Amino acid sequence: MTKDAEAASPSLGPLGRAPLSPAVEDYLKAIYALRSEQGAEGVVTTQALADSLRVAPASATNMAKKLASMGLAHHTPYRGLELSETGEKMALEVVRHHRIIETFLAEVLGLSWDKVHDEAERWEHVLSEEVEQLMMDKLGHPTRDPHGAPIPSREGTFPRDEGSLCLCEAKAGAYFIVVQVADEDGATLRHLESLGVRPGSRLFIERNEKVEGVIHLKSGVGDGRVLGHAPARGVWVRHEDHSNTP
Amino acid sequence: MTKDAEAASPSLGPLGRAPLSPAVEDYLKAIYALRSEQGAEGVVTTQALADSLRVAPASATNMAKKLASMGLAHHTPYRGLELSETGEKMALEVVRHHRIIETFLAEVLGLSWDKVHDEAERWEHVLSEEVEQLMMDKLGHPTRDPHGAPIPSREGTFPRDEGSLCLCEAKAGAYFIVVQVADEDGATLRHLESLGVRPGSRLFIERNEKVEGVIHLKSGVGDGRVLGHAPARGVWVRHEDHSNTP
DNA sequence: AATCAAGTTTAGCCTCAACTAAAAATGTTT
DNA sequence: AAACATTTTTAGTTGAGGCTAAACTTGATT
Ligand SMILES: [Mn+2]
Ligand SMILES: [Mn+2]
Ligand SMILES: [Mn+2]
Ligand SMILES: [Mn+2]
Repeated sequence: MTKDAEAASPSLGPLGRAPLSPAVEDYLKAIYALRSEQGAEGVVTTQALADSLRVAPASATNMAKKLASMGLAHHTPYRGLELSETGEKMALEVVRHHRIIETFLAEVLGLSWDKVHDEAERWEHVLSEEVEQLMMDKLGHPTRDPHGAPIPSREGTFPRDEGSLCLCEAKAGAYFIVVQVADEDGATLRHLESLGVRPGSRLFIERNEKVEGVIHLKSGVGDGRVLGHAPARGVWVRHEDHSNTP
Repeated sequence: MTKDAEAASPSLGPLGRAPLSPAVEDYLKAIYALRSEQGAEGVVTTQALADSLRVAPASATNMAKKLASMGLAHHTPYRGLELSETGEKMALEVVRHHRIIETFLAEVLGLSWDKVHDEAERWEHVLSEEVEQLMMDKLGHPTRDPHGAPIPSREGTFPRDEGSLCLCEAKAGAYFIVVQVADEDGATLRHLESLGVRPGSRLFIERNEKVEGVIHLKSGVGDGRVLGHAPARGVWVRHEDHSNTP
């Protein structure tokens, strides 16, 4: 006889797990993103979660307990929380959805890169696995979204950007290639675009003094331009001659 | 001085109206559909609504009062409810979303016509007006969805199918063109497809006796086939020589 | 060791959209 | 006119996911 866990509830997903609510999915994604930002070290505090999701700290604590009870995260009271193995798997599934949708909106529908994030933020919760697959086929299985973020495989693996650093820390007098750009703020994206800063762009850093809070750079577009450290914090670059230049 | 109702809340939609919840949108759509089914006459009962949405009657009554309080419907207790002018406008907007999404899923992504409905049922609540427009552009502004249902214009107008009748009432010995097929039940759609019954199909009715509960018909596909009255109830046809045959 | 600020959790409340069970209205049949 | 079955509404509950205000931990500072 076979395990018939599938027959237990009529509303189980295609893989036997109950579908997660949009709120749960957003929390998982946020935990995953915050841990990544911190360089994969340590746990995520409820405070950081609350800030990230623009929610009261108490709400984050509530959800932390819920995630723990669902086996999606480990919660040490007053310390923080960390995704469980299945929690990370689910988080990556949401991230995958999000990035495939962003790419699809940009490539197939021509939606500008500063608008795809907000739309994907909602679509990610309603996309079936089958349509996800169809989107991927249509797109030719890209590995990065319009902001340069890697699209996790269905198994949850994706290339780490090893040698990348924040644009704010790029030393002057050298060329850098833009790897990835933070996608949450549309206004910043529109500004970066006007400066010619997008994934793949080649930048020459003319000047970058921390005290000035400003980076002087040259891209293909126009002549020298100036960018504040705040928006630069969302831009990751790598040294031009790190490996692949064909 | 001008009405500054817009400044009242930060979370108003692009047109000054607050966004409707998925539940409200589904109720509006159901009311609209039920009234259409009845031939545009009379009001919709809470019972019919409850059946249609698979919800307890009390839930439908609750929502009826809510819709009335929002000015989207008129509710006469113990009698039924009817969409207001703005309610109908909003209902048509949801229907437009739904049918554009269905068409997009079928045409652009190649999702089969028996699966597009369920997916669209969820997407319709998260689609922005801008992306709706981009989908329409990509599709070349079709007027019907994959099941033959007309796509309302942004203004809420669409062609009425005047001379159409239910396949169950098609008289034997004549040719009919399939106009539209009910899209809710995937299994029925798959069966109809195997019979060659889809919008635009030309059918010859060989025999149709009510007592038998069965229709004998011929389509382009295979030779004579038989269809029960139950699935036939979801198929609308028109006489072949009613106007346009090029 | 005691105090204090910052961060976290608890307690209690709210809205939405569902539910069940009981009460009320309606329309039909005697 | 009265009784009855059906439909609809009311009343009270539930669960998810927010909120505020108060209480509690924690780690740093006196
Ligand atoms: Mn989201
Ligand atoms: Mn992105
Ligand atoms: Mn829906
Ligand atoms: Mn349809």
